[in-house]
Amino acid sequence: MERLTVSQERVLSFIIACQKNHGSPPTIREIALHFGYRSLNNVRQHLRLIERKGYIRLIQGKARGVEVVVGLDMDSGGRGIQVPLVGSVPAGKPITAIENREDSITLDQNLFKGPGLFTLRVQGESMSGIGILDGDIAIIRQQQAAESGDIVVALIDGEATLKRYIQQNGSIIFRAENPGFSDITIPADQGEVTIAGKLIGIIRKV
Amino acid sequence: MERLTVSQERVLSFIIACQKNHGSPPTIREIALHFGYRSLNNVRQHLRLIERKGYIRLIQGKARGVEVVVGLDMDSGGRGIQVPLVGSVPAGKPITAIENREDSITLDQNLFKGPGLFTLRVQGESMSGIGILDGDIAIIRQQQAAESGDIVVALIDGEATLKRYIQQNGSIIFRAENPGFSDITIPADQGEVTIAGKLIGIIRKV
DNA sequence: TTGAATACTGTCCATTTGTACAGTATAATG
DNA sequence: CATTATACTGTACAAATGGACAGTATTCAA
Repeated sequence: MERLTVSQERVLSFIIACQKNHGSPPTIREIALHFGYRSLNNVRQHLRLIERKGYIRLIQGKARGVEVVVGLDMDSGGRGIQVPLVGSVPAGKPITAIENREDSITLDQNLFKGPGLFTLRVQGESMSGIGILDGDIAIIRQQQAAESGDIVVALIDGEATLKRYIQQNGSIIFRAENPGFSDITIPADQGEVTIAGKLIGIIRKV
Repeated sequence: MERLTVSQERVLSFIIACQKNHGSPPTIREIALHFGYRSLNNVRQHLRLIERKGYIRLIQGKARGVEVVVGLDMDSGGRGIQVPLVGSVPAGKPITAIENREDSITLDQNLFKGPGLFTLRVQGESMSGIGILDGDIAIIRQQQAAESGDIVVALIDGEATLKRYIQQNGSIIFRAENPGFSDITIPADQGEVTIAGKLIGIIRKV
């Protein structure tokens, strides 16, 4: 994991201290006040960089919308990483802005390394051909681009679906791994293809 | 301490759950949304009463300004549970005594509750018909008995295999969920059937 | 019956808070 | 030297949020 700068580390440890002491992370203004920063954007910049390095997750538009993903002291007992379980993925918005987070799930961080992980409950049997069943929890790494053959979370008609992503002479095909479902083909000229992330694992409770 | 009403207790436990899952308490609107209340004032009323009974403290004017003073039961453990990943399952010995543990894996303890959990790497395609593939990590709860229909880790000829356990007029059938594999039938009189545990989940890394 | 406590709906407003935009400064790097 | 990443200042705005006011309904006990 990429290392934090001194300033960034100070900010992160203040966030962690706030959570310990008050049960909730600080606002941007509270951080600025604590360090004597006169600019909010300075704090935002720090938060963005800390997020990009995978230590925290920013939730767009929410008050105190920062979740600490990885503490400073590392291992700290659990070898687990907490990732959000989202109910659905609305189009357009980045994953970090998803409102309807139901819960969070602990993953083994040796198995699934961050940042940008989230989980999604699989609906339907469209991927049953490769052993992904209705009700499974899909583990997704957030990314916009994908390679042909990847299983991705695609936003089609504003709805999030798990499909195999295939590039074929310019067109893009979203293929369900189930004979009962047909391909969704996006012609080469038609631009709008949104990918929310790539499947990197699943969890099933039987 | 004065007791909470049913509605108040529901609200408080939601607040605690939010703090556990997201690291910050919910806003009034998030509480209202979660319970389907159409009035914010209703939630505020609840919060005021919960505060007056001493369970929480409200910080005026601050977003997510609620501190939980006293939890409902506060198990407060880490949300991860570590369970061994065993390479093979020798007959006779209890799982806790297994020598050849390769590694340990962190599970979400909300999803998979102990005790007696261990994990096993699935070898072969014998259960691919129900979405359990070669290389998957099977999550097993240690138990000797099983009900007909359970997926179990059975010790057959000293080898651990994942099979569906079926009781049929006295006989026991271990069935692979794959047309290419045939049943293993243990006649009624032949006693020696050892079950190491029951499948309660899987994890796959793609 | 009366009254108090609880459980709600609905609307409006002021504050808190996140976010965007427009900059400056410094250090490291090629 | 130009470029990039980081570390800041300062202003403005829209959304999120808490808080107040005005009600209604139900339960429960006096």
